[in-house]
Amino acid sequence: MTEERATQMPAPDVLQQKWLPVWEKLAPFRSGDLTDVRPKKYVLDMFPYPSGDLHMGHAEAYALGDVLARYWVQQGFNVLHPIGWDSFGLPAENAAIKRGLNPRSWTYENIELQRTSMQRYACSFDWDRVLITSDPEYYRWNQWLFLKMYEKGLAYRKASNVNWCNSCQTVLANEQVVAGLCERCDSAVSKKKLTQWYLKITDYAERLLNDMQQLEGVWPDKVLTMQRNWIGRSVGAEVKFQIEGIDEPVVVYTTRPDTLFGATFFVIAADSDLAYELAKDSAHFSEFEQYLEQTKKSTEIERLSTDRAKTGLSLNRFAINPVNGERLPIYVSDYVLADYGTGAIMAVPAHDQRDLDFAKEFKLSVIKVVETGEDNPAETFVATSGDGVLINSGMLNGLSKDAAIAKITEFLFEKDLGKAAVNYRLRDWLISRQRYWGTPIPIIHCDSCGEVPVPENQLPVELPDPTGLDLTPKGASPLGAATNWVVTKCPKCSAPAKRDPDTMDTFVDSSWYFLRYLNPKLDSAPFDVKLAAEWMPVGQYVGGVTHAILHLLYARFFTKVLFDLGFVNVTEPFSRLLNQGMVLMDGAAMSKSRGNLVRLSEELDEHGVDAIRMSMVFAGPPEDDIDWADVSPHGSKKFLARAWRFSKDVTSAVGVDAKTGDIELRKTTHKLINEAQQAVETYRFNVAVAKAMELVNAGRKAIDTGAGPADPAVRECAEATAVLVSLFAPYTAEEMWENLGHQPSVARAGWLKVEPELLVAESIVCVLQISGKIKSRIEVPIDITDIELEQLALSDYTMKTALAGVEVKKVIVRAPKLVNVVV
RNA sequence: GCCCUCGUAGCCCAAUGGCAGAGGCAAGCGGCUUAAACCCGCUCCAGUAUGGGUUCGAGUCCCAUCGAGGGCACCA
Repeated sequence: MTEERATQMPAPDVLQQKWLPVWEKLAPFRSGDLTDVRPKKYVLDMFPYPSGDLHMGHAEAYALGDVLARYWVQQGFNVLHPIGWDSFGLPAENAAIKRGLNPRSWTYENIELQRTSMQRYACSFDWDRVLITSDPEYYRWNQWLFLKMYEKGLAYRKASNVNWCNSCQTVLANEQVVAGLCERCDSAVSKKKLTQWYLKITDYAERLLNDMQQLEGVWPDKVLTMQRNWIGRSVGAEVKFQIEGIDEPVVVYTTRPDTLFGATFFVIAADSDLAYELAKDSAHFSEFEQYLEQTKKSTEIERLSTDRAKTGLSLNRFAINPVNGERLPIYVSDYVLADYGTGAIMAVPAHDQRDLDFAKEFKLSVIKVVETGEDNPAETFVATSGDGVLINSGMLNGLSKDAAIAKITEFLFEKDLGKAAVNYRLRDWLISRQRYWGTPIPIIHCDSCGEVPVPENQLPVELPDPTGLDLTPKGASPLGAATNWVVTKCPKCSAPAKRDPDTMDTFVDSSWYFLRYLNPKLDSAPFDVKLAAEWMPVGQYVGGVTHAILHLLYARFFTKVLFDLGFVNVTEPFSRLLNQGMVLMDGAAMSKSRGNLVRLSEELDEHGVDAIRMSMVFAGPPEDDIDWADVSPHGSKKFLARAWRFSKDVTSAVGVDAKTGDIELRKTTHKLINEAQQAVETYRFNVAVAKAMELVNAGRKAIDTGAGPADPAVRECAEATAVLVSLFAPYTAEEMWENLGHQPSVARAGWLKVEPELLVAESIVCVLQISGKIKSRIEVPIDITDIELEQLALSDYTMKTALAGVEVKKVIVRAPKLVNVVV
């Protein structure tokens, strides 16, 4: 009984008590030593929201990030692998309101909880670099960067119809509206005309698009596609239309200038300024106002539903088609968007389904100008959008679509009636929020001076104590009620003035945090420009695909702005991106209400950190979702115990020369380590784990029935295994390393240097085929020539018999692996 | 509706166009044990969703169909 115990791996809680203090003391992942000569590599995990303790999703993400971080350390790199907390934002604030607590204390308690869990989970973070975005030392620099953008005209305020979440009582960025619903609370989003702060991301649309070429192949295609869709570049033309009774022409944007002769009416977005101007003096003004009211009230969901009949209102006014002088009746409608293009369109019902739907509703004429060979849209009410021959189009008749676009664009330009134009779906980024728990916008509103930036030396503008403030969402920022805080002096004229009461979208915080990690305590600048030059770009970013658009687009935008400001010398922040999948249970996302929640802490208590980490990594490719029902932590545990016993059974002394060991085992070890290396570098971590299992199997066999426990090759195999295992199971690996007589930590032991000469076998089994069917196998030297191999193959007994009397058409030889005789 | 990805053993998953199995789970048999669990050893299991095509040779490349997942969808 006691004997058995001695050969058992210690229990998980014993391992924790033993190793956590050792790791804290040795800090194997400290990366800030200026004299460190190792080459640098920046591995970054997306930082968490402190909304409670870590859950299964965190466990997977951090296990995967750790494989990469620990791997590169073993390969001799100085790896920067930091962690922090994205601690501002609505979840924290809502939770705080619900529990009647200060968002601050609630947030920081959760941070401590998560920090402890991460340490227990053996995350290889550099704990010297922790940052917390709700610290004034951090958000001060949000404000500083905001002011830099303000100086450049990249931060500005405008009145516009914005997305409004009635439940969160705040505005939302376009990116936070998903299918017409609020990303956070899933309630319907409506429009509200408000004056808000924006960042001019549209100035960077072209660069955000073009620079994706650098990311091709190193970011998941899926993410690149989503970003391209989001930016939504389109090419077309702007066309000037005169409106009867108005001097200034109205410009419309179209991607189909070739169909200009087919325009039969004209539509203006109901909520645009132009619509108001035109309706103002008309007899239809009250109807217009009614329609406008209705438009604004309708939620995004209703507006987007495609099966809804088109609505609108005739203004009884006319636009003149510049190419043929036709009078086009002007309508207002909500199917035209005020903030895309110019908010007005020429309607070509024959070749645009939306226009056709509207024409059908209002009995407007349909003129076909592109003959595509399909049925007439005027009869079928199915618009044709493909290529064809232009008809009914004057000078364009007979041309193809592309030729017509080129010709008409040139014509319009020459006559000063329009020009080629590019448009983007991307809108400017709305960053002001009417909530407390965020970065105050560093602007002071003065009656005589207007918007005045807070002077740099007065930063940070700290959040006031929330005691006594009503944080419940009311549609206006709670900060507005903090009189002592709001009322201040104008920095310019010293007159009484008011602080801007809004706070910033938390995506501002996460748009540059990767730079702050380089020196999170720096108090003279947001980040150290010199360190940025050394460490950037992030070599490996790991996080969920949920941030495919929002966070990654914003971070790319900020990086380009910082590049333009001369603060960084890279234009893209993240050179490689890995999106991990989700952890599911029985095919569905885990949730308490669904009753399929698996608690991380319970799993860790039951199976230990190592078994859980290994299960996460081994379950499948990292991008795939893991179904916890398919995962066997018990299996992982068994393997780890086996690996541990392997290390325990090695009897040779530390430092024996592996070269004197069993050559076959050495070959196996080097081959497997080489394969594991390839697997890790191509994100096939599950395969790398399988290689570790093979190593243990090989080692076990060598000890029991082969070279024996004292053979130096067995030690080499065990040590290489310990290092490989350290990527997935740090505690077990540390024990193995100790069993093998080494000082901690195995984390810095170093990857086995693969000897190329051990990778090449002297002989190999060659497959002999007849017409693609395997007939025989022969063992041949690795360096056999094609000619030699062919002769050998044809003289093989089985082959000879099989080929007797048949005509050989061709012999394919792929030395040394295969010969195929075609008959 | 449009675009992308993926269908391999009972299950999770491997396989530079060249022997379908690396590894694991589950199952079965044997050993250890008073017994059970643990542990150790061995074994079983698919011709790769379907139908065509390219090739000396296809899980891998191409086309179509079916199925699953994801993205986009009044952006003129």
